Amino acid sequence: MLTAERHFIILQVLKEQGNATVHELSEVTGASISTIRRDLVQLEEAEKLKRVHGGATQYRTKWTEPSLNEKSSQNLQEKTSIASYAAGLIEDGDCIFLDAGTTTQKLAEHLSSKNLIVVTNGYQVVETLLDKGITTYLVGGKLKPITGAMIGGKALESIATYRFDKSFIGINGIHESFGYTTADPEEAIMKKTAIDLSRESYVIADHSKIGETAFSKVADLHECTIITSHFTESNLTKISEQTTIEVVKS
Amino acid sequence: MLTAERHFIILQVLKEQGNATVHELSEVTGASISTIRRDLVQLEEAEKLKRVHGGATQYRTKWTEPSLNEKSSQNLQEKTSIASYAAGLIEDGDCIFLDAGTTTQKLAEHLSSKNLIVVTNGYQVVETLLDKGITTYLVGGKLKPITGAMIGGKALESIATYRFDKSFIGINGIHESFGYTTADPEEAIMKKTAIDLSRESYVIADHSKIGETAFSKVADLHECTIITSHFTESNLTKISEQTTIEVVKS
DNA sequence: ATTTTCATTCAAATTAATTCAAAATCAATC
DNA sequence: GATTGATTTTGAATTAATTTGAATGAAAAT
Repeated sequence: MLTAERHFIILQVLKEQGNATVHELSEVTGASISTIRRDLVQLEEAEKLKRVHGGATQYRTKWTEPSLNEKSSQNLQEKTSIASYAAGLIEDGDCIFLDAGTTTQKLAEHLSSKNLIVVTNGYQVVETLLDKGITTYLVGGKLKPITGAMIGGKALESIATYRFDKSFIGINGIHESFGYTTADPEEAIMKKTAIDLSRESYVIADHSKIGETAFSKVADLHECTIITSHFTESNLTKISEQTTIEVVKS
Repeated sequence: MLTAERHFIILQVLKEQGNATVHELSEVTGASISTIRRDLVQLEEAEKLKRVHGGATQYRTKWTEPSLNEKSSQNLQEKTSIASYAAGLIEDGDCIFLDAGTTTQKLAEHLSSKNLIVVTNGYQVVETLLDKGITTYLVGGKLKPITGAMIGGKALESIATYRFDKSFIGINGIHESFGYTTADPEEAIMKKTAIDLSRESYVIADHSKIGETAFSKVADLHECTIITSHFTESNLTKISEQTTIEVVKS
């Protein structure tokens, strides 16, 4: 077996399981313990994985690291099913906008590599998209430190040069009278611009955002279709008078 | 069997499997081991495949990706010391451009969080910069899958809206008469544009790039200062007639 | 304290580069 | 069309380099 082949298998296993013991890898590849160790040394030098006592783990970046909130498996499953549903709306040949954020990152993972053009303002989703071989454009501009979203005047100029078939927007609050809201005013403008540039716009948000409001108004309810999971009847009726809601069962 | 025919079969096998051993290829083609080796040497020179110990792999795919082991630890250390030196050139209040690439990524790691504005076209360096709390702007545009660099018309428009005090460019070849060269024409234009927009430009490259040439011309030698590590006298004299060279001891 | 894992070393095995003679291909002439 | 000599290609043999797996004692985990 070629060295490159072993390295590939090792990384493959890590991608699937997140970690692996030296013995596991030895069995999977058929190579000896010594050889696996040498491979791990090389791959660590190339910064492809992190070596730990007994084996190796994935090199986790800040963005791939699941936050405490995400780790709550209920919330995660909810996001995943919402993302999966949203991905189903995308058709071959579409040109779509993907907002920055964890929910949209999940959506990126569910995209099949169709004939697709994706424009995004969140650099975290980029890696996922490139892995899938999807044509990706990144909006330029100033980077907001915490979320890694592109904001500011340059970003607005940059996004204005595109037109989208569909846009998928993450949001912090959905309220019957205050509409869609988010924390950062600069992000809000970006989201609003993306919505205006789109033929169809979808807001994706888990049920906890329903009825909430945040600091900055993004748009009125009727401007987007809401994709969310199970929520209470009382909320549903008031909001559904103003726009379409797609409820995903999680 | 014709040589061209063997070459075709070899590439065919690689396309199907991603990699192949010398013995495999010998069996498939019916040629001797020696002949296959000679074929592989030729095909590697033509950049049709990548030779590895025991056989060969495809150039682009994920097989070769882990074998970024071209970046052996020695090379890595060299890059680190070059990056460290380059970081020392940056002054408080500077507005700098950081090219995409592994060397510039190392440079990002060595930046101290001064009062600094960084513009980059490589999305991999972004995370490092944000971690350090450095104000970061990302050039917009189409993402090149393999390197993760921003390229294309949008990227050029985007970068043209900035002006830099200093730019740091990664390069594949530095040659006394062909100047600075890199593999991808679209990346070459980006690099050239960044150089033109800068008050001072620095090319950072380890010694292996000296005397080499790649497909696309970026700029003439005199347009940038070269930052590199130890290299032979003969190369030094011819190139140093045309531009400044900063030699870093690794 | 015991077991597991790690780094280092070393010999065996595999693979690569080099050299050389035979075979094949080619060119020009008879 | 065959013959000869030059050139190229090929396969085998030799030597050099690399990779591999096991063995050892040190370090770490239980």
